[in-house]
Amino acid sequence: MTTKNKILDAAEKLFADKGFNGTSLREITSQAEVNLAAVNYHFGSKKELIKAVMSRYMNELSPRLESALITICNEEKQPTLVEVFSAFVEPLLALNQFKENGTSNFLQLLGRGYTDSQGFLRWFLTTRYPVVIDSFITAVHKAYPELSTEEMFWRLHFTMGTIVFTMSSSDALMDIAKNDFNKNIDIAGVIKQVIPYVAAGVGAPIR
Amino acid sequence: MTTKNKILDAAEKLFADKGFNGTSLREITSQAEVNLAAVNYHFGSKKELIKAVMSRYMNELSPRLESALITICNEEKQPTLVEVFSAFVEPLLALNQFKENGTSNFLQLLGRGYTDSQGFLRWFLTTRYPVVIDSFITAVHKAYPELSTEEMFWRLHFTMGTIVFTMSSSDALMDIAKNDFNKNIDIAGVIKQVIPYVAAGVGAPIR
DNA sequence: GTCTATAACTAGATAGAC
DNA sequence: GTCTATCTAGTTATAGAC
Repeated sequence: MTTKNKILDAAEKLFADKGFNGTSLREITSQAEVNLAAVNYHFGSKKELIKAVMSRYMNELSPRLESALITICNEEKQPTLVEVFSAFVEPLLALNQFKENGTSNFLQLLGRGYTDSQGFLRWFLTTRYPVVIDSFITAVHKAYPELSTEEMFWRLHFTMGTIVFTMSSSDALMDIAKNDFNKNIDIAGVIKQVIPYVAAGVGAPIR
Repeated sequence: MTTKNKILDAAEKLFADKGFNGTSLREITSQAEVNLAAVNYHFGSKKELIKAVMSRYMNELSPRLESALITICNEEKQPTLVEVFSAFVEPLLALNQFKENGTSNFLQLLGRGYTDSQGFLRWFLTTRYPVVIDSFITAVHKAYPELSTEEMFWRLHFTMGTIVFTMSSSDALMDIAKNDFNKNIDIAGVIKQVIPYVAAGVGAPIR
């Protein structure tokens, strides 16, 4: 367990819980039980630490996700939208083997990245991992060819919002589900709930 | 134009753009061209200022929204989900007469309230304006009675996410729509795009 | 590589003159 | 009600000893 990894692990959890702006380097280093100066020694700045936390997950996720989406694009038969969105499930859940609570942490971080930090993380991710996005769009087009590029643009952004918002408040939602419905739902359960929703949304009839 | 209102107007725009955490009282008071101490004199604290900004909009919105939803609940015929969600359109757009860019600002603030501020704003809004939420749930239940309370809970949160995320990034989305599709879409246009999406999502078949 | 100490700065809040 | 000046506590980042 190197200092660098101790910092990454502590930062990841704190960022997911309280956002990037809401988490100080002091909290991170005291949680990680390392010296305050270690962050700047190993990463240079807080911004670079944020990128490092996200990259660790993206490098794990993106090959699996790309391959799942490209498989769908290359199949002969037309996929359903539910099948396209289901392609995300296995790669996302694989993050739990990579790291405890990996799926949940990653999706929460993604949500933070879209609302904190005035979009710098969004820019970082879309320019650094474009193949994931392109193959996803191709897969959706194959499932619903009548959808124009413009309609698809809107609906995919709506979908991103659904996912990202749900995940950044997933702890609260799971608590409520436990209290109100006496259901112990985990992150996999939330993902399974959201797929029919976004698939129906993207597949809504064109006005 | 009182000092209090100058502060509210400046705070509203800055909070919407950069989040509650990301905006300092110094930025607000210099934007409003009032003294730094004025915020604490008039509102007591930053937290109270945030509440005041949100309340100004909620007090304008909630009577119209309640009445539109209650009308749907009292009608004899079964409404469609598109009709239920369309009940939000007129009250939301009326915020533009109340204040320039009112609709857009309010929805962006709502988005911030769900991700910044560790949920204190969510608690504030749900406890302070429960009738809106109750009548909305009743209307959705009338449109889709087969949906269990639990399924509805999830799908309404997904919907909240769709709206809130879309609106907090609506400036960026409208820019992209203009560049890529040469369409000048405004906030009313975005709302009209999102309604079929969320209606289809909430109305998705039960697994 | 890791530590202490501290620089340089920003935050929200307040006391007290006017 | 409005101002200046200031307090206290927090932030990121760095210099320099070990």
